Amino acid sequence: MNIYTKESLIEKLKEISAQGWIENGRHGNDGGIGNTLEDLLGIEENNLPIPNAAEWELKTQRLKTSSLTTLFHIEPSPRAMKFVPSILLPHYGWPHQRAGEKYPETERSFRMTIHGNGRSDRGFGVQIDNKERKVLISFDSSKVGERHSVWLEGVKKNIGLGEIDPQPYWGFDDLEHKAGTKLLNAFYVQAAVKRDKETKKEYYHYSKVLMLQRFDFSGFLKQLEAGNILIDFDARTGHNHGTKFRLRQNCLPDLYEKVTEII
DNA sequence: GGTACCTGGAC
DNA sequence: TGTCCAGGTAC
Repeated sequence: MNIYTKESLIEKLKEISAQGWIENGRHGNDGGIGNTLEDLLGIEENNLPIPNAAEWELKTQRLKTSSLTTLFHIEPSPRAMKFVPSILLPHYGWPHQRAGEKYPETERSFRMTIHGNGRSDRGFGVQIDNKERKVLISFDSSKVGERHSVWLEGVKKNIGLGEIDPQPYWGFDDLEHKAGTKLLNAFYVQAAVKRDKETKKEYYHYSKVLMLQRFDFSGFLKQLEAGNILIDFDARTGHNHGTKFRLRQNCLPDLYEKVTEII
């Protein structure tokens, strides 16, 4: 376990970048790009060993990715209801693509990425209630696309086609606390990726680093309202990966007051 | 051992 | 661009 000052961490990131291509140390894991960097730094997951470590976050992403940036995980309230495994997955889920193959016949999936600027084709959307200071999940069966008509019949049979009752939500204060503790300051590292055709091994070049300081919660709410921050459900029967708040590409620096280019 | 978090994808 | 999806750990 290495210990860094902020300055020595910056120097270490520059060294790692100068090393060029580095082999993925976590084969078969999509998170390998971030885990490999943590291994190079000699740090443990989500635990930057610098003064005020709790105030710093390390985020790693491929340079040419169309994927969203995960900000944090947080399950919806009321927490005691265990909404995802007890209601959304069984009543609004669907058979997993690999049910009866990789997973049991009964394996179900509830994985969807939704936002505040319209409905998904399963009729789900995000509502912002500024008066109650809540972010709510909503279902409108009239917005379900034709390709999901069989699924919609299942929902009707399971629980009915009205609004989810009660609606899952996150309080502004919960979100602000989560973002404020996890994302207050961040190193945002982007890496080029190549794959050896023979060995199938992946290599990373950590070639771009930004230092982001002072997360702005009002900006977070604005982006949520605009549909640039999305809510991502990620559950199958055997594993709920958790509910994520995610950001459209390259928008991360927009959520901070101060941005410094390190590399 | 289940739940809620973590690291992130391809098409 | 949204619809789907991966292997992990902390407690």
